[in-house]
Amino acid sequence: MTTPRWLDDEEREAWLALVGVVLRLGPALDSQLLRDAGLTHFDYQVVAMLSMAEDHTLRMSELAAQTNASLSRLSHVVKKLETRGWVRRTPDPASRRTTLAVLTDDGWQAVVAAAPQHVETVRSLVFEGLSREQVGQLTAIATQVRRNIEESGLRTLDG
Amino acid sequence: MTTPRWLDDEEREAWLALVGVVLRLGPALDSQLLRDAGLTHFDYQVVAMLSMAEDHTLRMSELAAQTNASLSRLSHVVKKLETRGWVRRTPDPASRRTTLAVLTDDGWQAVVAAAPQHVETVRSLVFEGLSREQVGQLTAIATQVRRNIEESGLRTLDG
DNA sequence: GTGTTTATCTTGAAGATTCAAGTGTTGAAG
DNA sequence: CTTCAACACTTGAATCTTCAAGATAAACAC
Repeated sequence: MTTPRWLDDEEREAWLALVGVVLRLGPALDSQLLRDAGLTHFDYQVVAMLSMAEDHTLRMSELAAQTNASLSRLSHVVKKLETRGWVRRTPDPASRRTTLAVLTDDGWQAVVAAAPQHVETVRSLVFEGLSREQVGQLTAIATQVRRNIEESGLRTLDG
Repeated sequence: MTTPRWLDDEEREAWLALVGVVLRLGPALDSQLLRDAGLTHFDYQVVAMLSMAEDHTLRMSELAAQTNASLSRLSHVVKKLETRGWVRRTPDPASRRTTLAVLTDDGWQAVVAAAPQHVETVRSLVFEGLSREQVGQLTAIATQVRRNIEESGLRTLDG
């Protein structure tokens, strides 16, 4: 291993701030959603993505990609949501090796009920105090970091 | 509940990009550290914070704050690291209700061994492709978001 | 065609995190 | 100097996530 270039002061400051956000944002979102709607942020993402999809339906692998999750994680959570009656799985008529996840009416009602408070929470946790310019900067930075992660070859999804 | 202000296109784009980073960065860091050093990113943070502290020692509550963790989470993880011989807990002579966590020599060796690759990983996952200007923007944005989370009153640490 | 690899998904066990409750300790109120 | 509340943890059970393995199904090699 070659000698690493250590982070300089500015990089370290940015890194610590980012880690703080990464470790605190998830729990904060979970906390609000569990309290007000009985679902985790990841549960919410699953049903929200389905609610925006054509026919409220997505292939499992597509849903995993859109929710930034491993197929394994998604499979377990969809099973849970299925027992709750919010999602239903059916074989894909187009291909026998893919499975479709479909949002039920109850699932749709759950998203509709949870969305307003969740959006307010996102607004107050993330966008409060940020200028319009900073919103654009955030998009550019986060998009670049996401690309870096994807190109790194480190596991971020599959298991 | 008042009618929420939905996110506009720019906000939604920033939000999706940020969620992608939040959900993928942790697993990517864990992946590299587990492969190369046998510890999770959170394990690493614990020993790294201790390694930078005076006498390699911190009170549990202080360590929890610095690692963005609940006391409960920290307590479980320190117990694990203790069985591995990297950390040791001792009563605080200054106050009978606080506990000190101390990094052992083995723990120090583990940090020193893991740090170079970890820093390279952080560099390639986060800073690669970001301009100097963007590093400063990231600090400002992440710091503001962290403040928002702390002021929200939603649980992000304790359990 | 047959065998091999790749893709999609599921499962169960192991490990990690949270949640709720419990143990002492300290400080504050009266 | 009691009582009561707040603080600093710890613990065990429930839940969530990952990891490794396995089940089909399609694609590919020959």
